[in-house]
Amino acid sequence: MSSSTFNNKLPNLKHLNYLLALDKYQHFNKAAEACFVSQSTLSSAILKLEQQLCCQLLEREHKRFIFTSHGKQVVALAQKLLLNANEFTTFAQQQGCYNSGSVNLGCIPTIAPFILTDLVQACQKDLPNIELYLREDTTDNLLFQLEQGEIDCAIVAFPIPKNNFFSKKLGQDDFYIAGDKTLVNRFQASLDYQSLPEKSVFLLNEEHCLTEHAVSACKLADASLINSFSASSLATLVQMTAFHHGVTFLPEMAVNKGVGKLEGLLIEPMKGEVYRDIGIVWRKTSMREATFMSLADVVSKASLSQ
Amino acid sequence: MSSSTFNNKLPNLKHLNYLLALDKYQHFNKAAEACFVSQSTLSSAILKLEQQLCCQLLEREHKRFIFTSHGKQVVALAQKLLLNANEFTTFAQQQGCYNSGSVNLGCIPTIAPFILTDLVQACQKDLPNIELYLREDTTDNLLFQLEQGEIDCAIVAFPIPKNNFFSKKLGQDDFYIAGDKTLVNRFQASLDYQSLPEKSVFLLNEEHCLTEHAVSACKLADASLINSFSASSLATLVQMTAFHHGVTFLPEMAVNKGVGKLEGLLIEPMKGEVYRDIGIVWRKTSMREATFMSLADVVSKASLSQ
DNA sequence: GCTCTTAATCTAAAAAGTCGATACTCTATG
DNA sequence: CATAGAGTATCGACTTTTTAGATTAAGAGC
Repeated sequence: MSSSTFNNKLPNLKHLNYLLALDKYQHFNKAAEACFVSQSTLSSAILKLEQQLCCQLLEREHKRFIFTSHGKQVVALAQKLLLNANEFTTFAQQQGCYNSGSVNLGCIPTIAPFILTDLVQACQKDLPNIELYLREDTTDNLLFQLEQGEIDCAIVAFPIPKNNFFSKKLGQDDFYIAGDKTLVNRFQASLDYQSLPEKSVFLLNEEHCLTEHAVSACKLADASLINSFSASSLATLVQMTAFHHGVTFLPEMAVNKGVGKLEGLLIEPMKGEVYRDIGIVWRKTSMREATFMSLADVVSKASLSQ
Repeated sequence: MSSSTFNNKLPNLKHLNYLLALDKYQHFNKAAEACFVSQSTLSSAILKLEQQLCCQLLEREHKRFIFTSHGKQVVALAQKLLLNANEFTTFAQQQGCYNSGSVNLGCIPTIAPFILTDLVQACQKDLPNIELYLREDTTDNLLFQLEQGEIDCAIVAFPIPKNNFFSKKLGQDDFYIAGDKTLVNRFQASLDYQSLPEKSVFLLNEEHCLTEHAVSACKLADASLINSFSASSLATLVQMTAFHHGVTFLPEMAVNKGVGKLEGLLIEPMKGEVYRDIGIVWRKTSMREATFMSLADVVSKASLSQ
């Protein structure tokens, strides 16, 4: 049923409240007093209701009145309706508060598995009034969803392809080189990609921003080194790298969570300033910056080195 | 929770409708058109809602807007609320119609068992839009409940002790004499109560108006004839009358339904104009006279001789 | 730069809601 | 039988809310 099919005369909820008071006190003056309005106001409100609803709620006898049986049923329904309305306003208002309400948080797949458990726990502890809903997707998809309002904010790796958002850096995620012991040692000694065989560098497929960031941060210029196989998850990537005796780049948060702990796989921090930035983004038009900042704090403390 | 605890700002339901339209069309002009109001009206209504609910429903960007995630939740709740409100008005309005709505009908115990089955069936057939609720009680109690609005009308035997009601005669219910064959025959031959032994007349207890009406209609003046045992139901009365070889008076509607068909009990119509009037009463202030008249017709046709 | 689209804003008018005073009528009381 | 008291309806003035129409402002597309 569409909204336009509601063609009934909708009653004024305030007036329904008057009706309930009248039912409760069975007395116009007392009911009016309880509603902080004058008796005439309450009287005409009831008349108005009867007129709008085209029904008789009271039987009047100049000095006394009684509710019709229909009136009583209407009162009962009005009670339900007002309870519902009250829940509605309570819900709507609660959300206005600082650090409360639901937050739809997006996160890219090369971050999500390594921070979300900690984040959820820390959030329950530090931001108990926030209901966190999580969604994992690629940066591009997340930014699109963010624009559409399908999510409220997203944790991504910088830089991001669009800049029509506000963002805050959460921390720095250093890259590690992981792979065949010989190859890794050779590279670490020389810091020269020419020490690696052709097609020995394994990466995630291109929809993952980690690939681009790793290539860029690690200054991997020679495309011929990159193996055409591209994994769609870090777990697969590590497996394939080990199996084919190649090398790959892993972010610290993955290494910390044990990704890459595999027979015959050597993991070493990249030398020099080789990292990706992790940050949170939200729409410029959002009014919940303060809440997102709190969330950012929680993430930083729980999962990231500064 | 009392009505006065609803101190939240209650939203204007019409404005919630505008909000739903905006959600549906995602466009102020189209939504306004669908609501048959101007764009400025819809725009300011949404602003007003946000202000009243102290929350942000939309994120605006001068030419476009999106719903906040909170706004979406509010829309969902508003939808529920409006559905509820619509049910409310639909219910309230339906009742205004002629021959529809619920009718709380009272009936005295010396009538109820003999007409209600027929009445309910006839009502379902002839007045299908009336929801009939039945209550059995004594005349005094019914009239009190009628005054209080706990019932809408009542079927009683005339005369009644109060006359501040409107009423309509439904029919005439002749009295029968029932009892020990010898006593009944002796009385019918002489029409003289002196033909009956002392304490041989059994009656219902005094809260039943049948007692008074029978005594009055049958012109039973001599109290010494009346047995001090008084039954509280016609079934008991008949049993006791038979057991003690006495006599009693039964209304025709009871006789027709087989009350008094008992071994050794003779039932004969009283001679002369000996009857009680059956009628329906309602408050003078009630506006549903037409409906009660229809109900009266149904009762008359279904159960009573004119 | 120009036009088109779209939502917000401003102003005036209409509608709805409210109050205080008063009218009306029933009940109680002497 | 008159009178006072109580309780609800009604009236007119006033306030608040809602509305429409014109205008403004800010992108988007050409």
